[in-house]
Amino acid sequence: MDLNWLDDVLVLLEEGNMSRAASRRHITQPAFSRRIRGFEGWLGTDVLQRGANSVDISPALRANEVEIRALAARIRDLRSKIAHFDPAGSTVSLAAQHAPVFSTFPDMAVHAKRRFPALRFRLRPGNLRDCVTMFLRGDANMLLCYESESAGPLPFGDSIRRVIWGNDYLIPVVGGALRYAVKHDGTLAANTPAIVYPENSYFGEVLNKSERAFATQALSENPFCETAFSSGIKELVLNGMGVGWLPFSMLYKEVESGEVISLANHLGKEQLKIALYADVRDEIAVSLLDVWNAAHR
Amino acid sequence: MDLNWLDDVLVLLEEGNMSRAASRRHITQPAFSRRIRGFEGWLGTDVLQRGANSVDISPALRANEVEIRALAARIRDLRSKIAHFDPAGSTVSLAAQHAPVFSTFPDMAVHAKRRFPALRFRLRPGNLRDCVTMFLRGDANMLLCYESESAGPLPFGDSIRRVIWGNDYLIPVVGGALRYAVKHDGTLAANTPAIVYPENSYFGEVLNKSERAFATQALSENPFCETAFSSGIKELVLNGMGVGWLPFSMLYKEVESGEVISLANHLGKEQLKIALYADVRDEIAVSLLDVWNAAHR
DNA sequence: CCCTCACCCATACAATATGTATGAGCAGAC
DNA sequence: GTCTGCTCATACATATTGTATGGGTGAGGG
Repeated sequence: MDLNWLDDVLVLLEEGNMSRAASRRHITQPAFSRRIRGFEGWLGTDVLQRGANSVDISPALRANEVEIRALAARIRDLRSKIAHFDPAGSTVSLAAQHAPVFSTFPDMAVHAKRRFPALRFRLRPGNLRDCVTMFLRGDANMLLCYESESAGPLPFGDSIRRVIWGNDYLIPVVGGALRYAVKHDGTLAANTPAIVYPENSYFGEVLNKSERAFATQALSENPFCETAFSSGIKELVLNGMGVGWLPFSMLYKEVESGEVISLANHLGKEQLKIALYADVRDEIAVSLLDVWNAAHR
Repeated sequence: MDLNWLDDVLVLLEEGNMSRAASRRHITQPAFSRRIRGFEGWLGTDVLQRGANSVDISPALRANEVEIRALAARIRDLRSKIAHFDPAGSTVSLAAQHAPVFSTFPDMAVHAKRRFPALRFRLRPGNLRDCVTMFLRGDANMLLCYESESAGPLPFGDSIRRVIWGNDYLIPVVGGALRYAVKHDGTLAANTPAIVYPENSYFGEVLNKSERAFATQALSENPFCETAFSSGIKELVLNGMGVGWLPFSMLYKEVESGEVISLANHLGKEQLKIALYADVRDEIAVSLLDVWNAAHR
């Protein structure tokens, strides 16, 4: 039960040797060997490259040593938390894509604070997948994210409630010296450097689907930097490192001031909704959805 | 092994009834009951308040349902990660705290591009712990982060090389309407709202150690929002939601324009270094360290 | 080149853990 | 008052996991 297999694997990683690991675990080597085989059965893959009288630990297992340690620590924390339980405080944890944190959360925070003056927030930023994972796992009470018009709402079950806060759109922009590379007709050389989204990121998928130029590695002749971190993309764009696709709400001020130039007229734009999700069983979260829903009627 | 006990507990939480939970787990009710007793033995405390013919789940267990789900999910993730391990590609993956991405990475990117014109980057933003974890795990080739003067270099082994790119410092700032709440002598009411760092975040630890007012929940009378996401803090500060501590490099423009007011004269500032780390065995990463080291002599 | 040592796995059997079947006791609903 | 569904205890069956033993292998040292 509990930590056995995690401890087994950690000890194996430390010793690099079944016999010594078995000794550390206070069982015989054949018993330890059988445990590790059981672990491999559960994984569906081997973690040891076995010689006739030696074993090598696979890179996959070695690369995950930190994670395994973290898991073991977390399970110990869980035990402690249950054993020394103290009723929780009144903080709402919000998993949010980076971009909506900029444009929407301050306004939302104002509305929330009016209704629940003592309410506190914990912002958990991340890419969409990480945010959805945090939310579904219960690491966050609510989820704040963009939705493209083509994809529609996230496919949650009936126990998850959804509210729309507003609209936004993704536009291609350039800044710094690259502004002067834009031709009079609004076009740009195809080999202009681009700051691109990973194809498995949310914006990457949305823009790939619409085949937007400069959006991902596949759609760019010169993808200089790849990151899902839209704030970082904004900085690189402002510094003239390349073309980037960003939510308009993140840089409307810079567009207004001329610090960046929108290429939407030529390269198009991608419509987005800003959505909030919460579990219907979470009373505080549902109350907040109500507050934010009312604020946008 | 593995998830059994976590799944047992989750099913019990869902059903609230040993017999139904046992059925869900495809064992008989006495076997299930014995498992839960085993779990209680491991915890060292009971998680059920037992009646003659019913059980009530303890608040301690119920309050931790989210954490137990998260653990179960994380163990599944671990399994998947080990089973589908893929060595890193030919792009340099850089784990970076959010803040240095703004101030330093564009300059660094220029220098890197001069030396290796075809080089590509993958930015992996996160808090310091997550970045260190990514780096040590091999999910990132390099680590870009702040170091406080009091803490010094991260305690890596001999196989990790370190280079300093530059200096920065954390300052307390206000924006929006809160600028007018600052008194003539530069002080602010102690119950002014604050956007605070988690105490286990990097900046949280640095600022806690120096006991900087408004920096963490412990050091604030009115901690309105807690997040480790410095870009988000900046947005909230700009919107006047509260006092925030931020690296000067992130908002020197706004300080110059008056959009935010620095309270460093009264509340102090925290000196930081900007450091880069790479594994000595990673040739491309070490070459980049050389490039960046040379750029700052 | 040979021997020794340490290592890993297979196998058989022992010990322990965990399952089922059954029944007692209890409390709520009708 | 009776019935139903629930929980726990107990006895026994089955599965899991431990030890003991031995075979095979390869590296290192003489």
